[in-house]
Amino acid sequence: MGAGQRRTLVVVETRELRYFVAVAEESHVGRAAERLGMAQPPLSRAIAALERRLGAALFTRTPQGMVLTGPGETLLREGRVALAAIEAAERRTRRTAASATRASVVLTAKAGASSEIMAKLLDAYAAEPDAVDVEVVLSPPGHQALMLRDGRADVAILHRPFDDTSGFDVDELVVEDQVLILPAGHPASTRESITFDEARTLPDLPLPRWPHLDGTYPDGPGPELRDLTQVLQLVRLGRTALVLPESARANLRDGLAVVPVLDAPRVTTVIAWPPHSTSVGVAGLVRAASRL
Amino acid sequence: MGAGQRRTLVVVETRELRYFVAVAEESHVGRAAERLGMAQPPLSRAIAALERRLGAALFTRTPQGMVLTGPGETLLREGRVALAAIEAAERRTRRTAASATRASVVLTAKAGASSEIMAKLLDAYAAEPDAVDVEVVLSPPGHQALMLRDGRADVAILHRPFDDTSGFDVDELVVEDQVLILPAGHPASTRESITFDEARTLPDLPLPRWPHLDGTYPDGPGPELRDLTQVLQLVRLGRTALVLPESARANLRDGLAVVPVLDAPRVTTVIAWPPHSTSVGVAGLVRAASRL
DNA sequence: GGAGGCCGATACCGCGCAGGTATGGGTGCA
DNA sequence: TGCACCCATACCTGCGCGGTATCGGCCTCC
Repeated sequence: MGAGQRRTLVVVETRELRYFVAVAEESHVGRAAERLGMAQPPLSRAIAALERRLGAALFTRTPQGMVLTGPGETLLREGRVALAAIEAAERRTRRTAASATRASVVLTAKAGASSEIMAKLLDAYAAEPDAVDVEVVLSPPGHQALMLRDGRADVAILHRPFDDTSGFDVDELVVEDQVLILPAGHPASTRESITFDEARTLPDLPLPRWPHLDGTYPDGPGPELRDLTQVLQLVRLGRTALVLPESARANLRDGLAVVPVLDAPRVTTVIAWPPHSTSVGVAGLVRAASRL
Repeated sequence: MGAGQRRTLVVVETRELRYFVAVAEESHVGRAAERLGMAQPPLSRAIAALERRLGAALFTRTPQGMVLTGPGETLLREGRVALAAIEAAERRTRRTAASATRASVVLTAKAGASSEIMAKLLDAYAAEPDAVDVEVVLSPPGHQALMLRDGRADVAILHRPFDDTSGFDVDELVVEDQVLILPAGHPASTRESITFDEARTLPDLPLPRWPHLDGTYPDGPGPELRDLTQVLQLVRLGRTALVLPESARANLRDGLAVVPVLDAPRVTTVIAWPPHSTSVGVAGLVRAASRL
């Protein structure tokens, strides 16, 4: 008896997990099979086998397709985490192998945000004697945490409460209030402060729509938010208004007014990294960040 | 183009990961094969295939066996996390299926510690109107976090800095100083306080040895710590001394003296649970804990 | 009410690959 | 130098994954 007598048997292969997630996301075996580049029958069988092995019905079959059961919901949520973990393991292994030649670290941040912080951080870190190359990857809002989870990035600049930092080690960098940015001449632009509800219901100034994680946009009146400077231009034109962390003030030009939003959640900018990271680059960046 | 065009291909199957971990832990293909219940050649081939697919040498072959390379270390660390995640996904799926009949929640804690807290917590939770059954699993020191990671438990009572809480959501319950517990008549028993170094080097009072995670014990002079009351008996007999959180005072009987240890790390008792848990039982326990 | 369309499930088949046995090649040690 | 102990290679076999063809249930729409 060494150290491995207990064995509740990990029987699920990653291939099966991928199949399951695909079917769950499509709610449709045929479409899922197409997405996976395979035929429908083997996929049906694989799902059935998985259900048999887990001893749980993962889907209820309806004439319209497959709908998740309770256990299915659980497996979808946990299975995505597990798949991301495997993906991360692969990627980090490959990167460790590659970095044998030249160490480097991948930092991800939201495009066009926190540029102040980023510049200071990168400068501070670059000044360290044993600094490695930092590859900065700007990605669409909300994708930073995902990239950290699946190993595409080693460190990330995240913003609570918008980003989900659970499962990461974090250091807080800045805490900010949020402000409403609106056209200079607007009636509300002279107010001392405003509530979020008021800001959201300003006549003729619908807030822009932020994209979902998959790149689609919710329905609504406001413009689709793609590029921050473009949207600021729209604000100047009196077409929309914007709620942003107050550090955004630094980048504003004329034609815009700023009003503090009293009840908006405070935004905390954090630097986040996967627990147990052994990268010297990550450690150095975090150290540099904590000295900012 | 829906939401799944990028695909850096998750190619590693859990079977391969299990194989790799086994070989890495044994540093020996033959022994690993035995442990896995298979022959040596297929295992050799599987490892080679994995290395080829990852494009990285995971081991260097020596006449004495297999030793991990840098990328191998990475894959071992990350792979263990990934395997635990898959195991957790399976177990929680099975449990969700089972709990369709009667909801329950598994709470794990260190045997014989925090009993005060535990009792209060369970009482407080049981008093709630929609409380579900709580299955309490006492496990050896250090195993609580593992059980939480691989899904054997839904909530855990952990102790920082001893337990690794990274990756979990936590609520702090108590912060305590630590005290030295020694025989009543001992010369040091009348001191106002003591340092950890002094406590560790008391003549004729070697501190007990705590088991590793695999159940083995480090070499050294002190007794092997198995059962707390047994060790306390040894303390009474003047054979050992013990550093414990001060809440342990409540359980002490005669024949023992207590001296505060000045520079020992403060112990924080926390309740921890996996992020994104959807269990109503977990939510209830956490709520109850925060009201203690 | 029956025909057709759209589901997923089943039947059947072939091939690839995981896993087995036997053996080779390299290294350290008596 | 021979042996013991590693891991790798060669070769074979059987299982299971994935393919095509088809079935059975349900809804829709003439």
